[in-house]
Amino acid sequence: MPELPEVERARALIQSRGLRRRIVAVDDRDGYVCRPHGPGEIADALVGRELTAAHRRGKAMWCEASDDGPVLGLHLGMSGRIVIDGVEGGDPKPAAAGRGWDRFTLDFEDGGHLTMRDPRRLSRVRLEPNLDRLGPDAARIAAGPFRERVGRGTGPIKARIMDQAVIAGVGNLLADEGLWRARVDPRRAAGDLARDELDGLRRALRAAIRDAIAKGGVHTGKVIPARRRDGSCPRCGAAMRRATIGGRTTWWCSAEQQG
DNA sequence: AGCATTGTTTCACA
DNA sequence: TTGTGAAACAATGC
Repeated sequence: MPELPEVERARALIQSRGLRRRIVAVDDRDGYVCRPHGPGEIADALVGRELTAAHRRGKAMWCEASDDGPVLGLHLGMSGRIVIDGVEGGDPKPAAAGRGWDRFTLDFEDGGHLTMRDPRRLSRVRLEPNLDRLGPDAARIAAGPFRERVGRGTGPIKARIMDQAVIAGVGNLLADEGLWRARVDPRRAAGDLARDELDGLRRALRAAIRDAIAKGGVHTGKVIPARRRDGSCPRCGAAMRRATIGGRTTWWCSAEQQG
């Protein structure tokens, strides 16, 4: 269930358990997850090397490796998780294993493994991933750049913060959570938000991200359980409203988030 | 059976 | 240029 917090947990897992282990074999046979690389191409680039660092911007992750070869890009997509030696990153709920959901695997010399486990196969593994179209990370962007990038345009604010080229890392659930915390109507035009509203939204998003990383993922958010029919606002009890905004199902408080 | 789904990319179109 | 909506991708769960 990867948005920025899950990806950060996966990155931390790789950093703590996946580095400095010699890669002796690579299973890159899933041509969809590894596209456009051909079978064996990623293996040839990685065998004999060791991962030396794990980085993240938004929902994109990449690993440096020893001996000056290409960088390994990992994107969890809609349902991907990183598993190392049976330990999962990203989500506290253990994924059902051993159902043929392991789409990409590094075998280490010490007998351990790093695996991309993904039921739906929308995750991606790439050499030298292109990150040019990714905006600043949503967890790290400063107030000034946030106001400048987010507070413009005629489209709805929710679509704006989910645009990975504007800021990187906010997905559908995190967007609803942040807008709810900031008491901002998701339908409002991004360019209409006042300076203090933009500052408040930035703080709300950062707090939501921080909490989600600590608790285990975006689904631990305060308003997430209210995103259902007959749901009510956890703060004021008013009915939650639902609509499609920015192409995604959106829920917000009918009383606190309007105008 | 039918609908929805946490992500990304592409395309037609206004 | 900016934005929108839909479709496609693959597969699962309710």
